[in-house]
Amino acid sequence: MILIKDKQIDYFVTLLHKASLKATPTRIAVLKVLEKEHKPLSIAILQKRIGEQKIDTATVYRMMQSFQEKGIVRRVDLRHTHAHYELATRADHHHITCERCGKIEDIPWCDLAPIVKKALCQSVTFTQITDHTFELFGICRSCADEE
Amino acid sequence: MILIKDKQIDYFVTLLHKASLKATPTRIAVLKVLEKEHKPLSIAILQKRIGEQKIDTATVYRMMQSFQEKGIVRRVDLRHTHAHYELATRADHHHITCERCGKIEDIPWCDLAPIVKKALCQSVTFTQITDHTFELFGICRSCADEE
DNA sequence: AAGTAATTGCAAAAGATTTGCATTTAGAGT
DNA sequence: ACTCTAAATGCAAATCTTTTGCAATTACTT
Repeated sequence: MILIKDKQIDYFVTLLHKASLKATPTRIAVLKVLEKEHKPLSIAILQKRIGEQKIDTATVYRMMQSFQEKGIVRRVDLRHTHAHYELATRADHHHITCERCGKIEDIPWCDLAPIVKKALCQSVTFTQITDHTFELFGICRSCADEE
Repeated sequence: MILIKDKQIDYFVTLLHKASLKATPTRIAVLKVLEKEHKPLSIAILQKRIGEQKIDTATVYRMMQSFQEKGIVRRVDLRHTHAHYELATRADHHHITCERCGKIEDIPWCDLAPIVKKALCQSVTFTQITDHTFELFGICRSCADEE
């Protein structure tokens, strides 16, 4: 019997093992969705997108927590009442969210390094900066047209 | 009888009236706390700080919502499980939050205008940007020393 | 192939935020 | 000052988001 290897799955398995996490089917499925959707997803949407193989909500929450600690996902605050998560394998980048319809557009770059550096230099209390958030909010073309 | 006018209260009353909001004692008390604490506060802390005159939680939530709509307060996401609010009368600025102890330091400036502009120019979907968030996270000196 | 610690599902709890409704109150108009 | 009305408040209950305890399952090490 010939086993056809799936490059993507291999990659996820390695990713998980490097992070000292077990490569379970559930986790692979979640990573696949995150990879495919390519944008910040809420826990609820994530759970829906998995499709057939139902995953308990608590499991997804725990997974996002461990993934975040290991740097596999990034938590994004889009001013909704709940958190969003996206794969952290991509380069640092940010988003513009439409205040009306919630549409998200990627900003595929991050020019914040000098600003972060300046903030650290001027800070009295902080010796290191480990992370930052930067999100834009606006009105998208189609929502603007609706008036 | 001589009434000693309170400049601060006068200011808050005007602020509220300009926003077409009634100047109730509750609202004045909340604004006083926000002014005094001078940093982003959670609903729970806000409620505690009011002291004597107890305010219902629902009232504070509704108040923050209307204040935000009128531009009196700004909502800040500090990666806690709940929102924080601060007076928006101050110039645009940001914060560094300690990932260990939650201490907040002000960054009293905002250099993001050119970056926001660049993002809007490059955007395909968005015609205007109305707001942005920028938060830093790090480890403060005293938490770093604890090791 | 067996053993163990990590992972999962389920149920329940805890925490954050919103809503409906009856009551009170600030501020406009008289 | 007095009246009136829409806005604001308190209370209770509902809803939504996230966390936790525990027993059963499973990936991976030896």
